[in-house]
Amino acid sequence: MSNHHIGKYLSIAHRTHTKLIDKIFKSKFDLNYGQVFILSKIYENNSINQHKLCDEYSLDKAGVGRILKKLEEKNFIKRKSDPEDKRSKKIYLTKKSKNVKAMFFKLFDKIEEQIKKDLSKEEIDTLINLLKKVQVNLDTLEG
Amino acid sequence: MSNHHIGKYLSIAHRTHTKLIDKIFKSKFDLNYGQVFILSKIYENNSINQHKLCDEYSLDKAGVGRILKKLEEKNFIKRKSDPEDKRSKKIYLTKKSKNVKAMFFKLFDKIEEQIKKDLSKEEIDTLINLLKKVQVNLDTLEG
DNA sequence: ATAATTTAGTTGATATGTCAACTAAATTTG
DNA sequence: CAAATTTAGTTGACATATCAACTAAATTAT
Repeated sequence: MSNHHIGKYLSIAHRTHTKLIDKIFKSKFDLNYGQVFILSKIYENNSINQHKLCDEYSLDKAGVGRILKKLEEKNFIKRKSDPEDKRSKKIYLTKKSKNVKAMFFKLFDKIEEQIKKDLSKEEIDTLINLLKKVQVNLDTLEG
Repeated sequence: MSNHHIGKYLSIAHRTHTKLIDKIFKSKFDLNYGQVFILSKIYENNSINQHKLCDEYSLDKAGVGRILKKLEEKNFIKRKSDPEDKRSKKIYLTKKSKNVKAMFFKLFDKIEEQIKKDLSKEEIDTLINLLKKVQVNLDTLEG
């Protein structure tokens, strides 16, 4: 089996995950995959700025900027220019997002539990380590 | 570490892979990630039809249809209505794509080798099995 | 046989994700 | 200190991915 294409399974697992989050969070919060992940990080780290979010998820700044714009339109966050570095924008939770935090993580953790349902702790660590290895391998191939 | 979010690593690894394929295949073939995966399957399975491709990668038929349209515009494939089932379209390689097949797989396999660079056969099997498990877990959660 | 349902594929709408070009602010360098 | 470079973020262009609504053909049920 080791001649199979890892990329294929990576892609399918990722999209299955995306679709489930989209489906579950759409009805309760009108949020989709990218918005959910970004918001979860802001919950953990109030007043984070945009480029830190890009680093966190290896995401392009243009995409992150647009997701934040959506989150702002939906009134989950506010962005304010950082007085100490006027290039930078800091991101803050709103009353609305603070109010739904517990419910948000209830769903978020439920999905994460489901992913890991029949995996042992060792398997989870193995999976994450192998995914990290794959990522490093890909990062080090010169095009 | 087992309290970490698998989804995050899944997403990062997937996008790192996507970006690398985009970069490498753009210059030599003017193909991107989705086109590369779809074309690789058509190489393996000349005269496949669209819904089989959707099944293969768990992709939405709309997306697959548009990728095939691109591949047809770029003259890598042709689509013909199946006389035995006029709803279905069968996909065929063109002279152009047949000519570049060896070169295509040289690159394709190079990337796959790179993904697996420092993984043992056991680790590769483990990774694929864990990714499949994760996918099944996600598929079985009702929204 | 005809009506109802399912299947294969397309199109429109909307969001993500990337790249490139851009603005503006901060930092480095000479 | 002034010029050059880097950094943070935005915008436009373009392809993917999904969903929903649609057409047309095939299948099934009555």
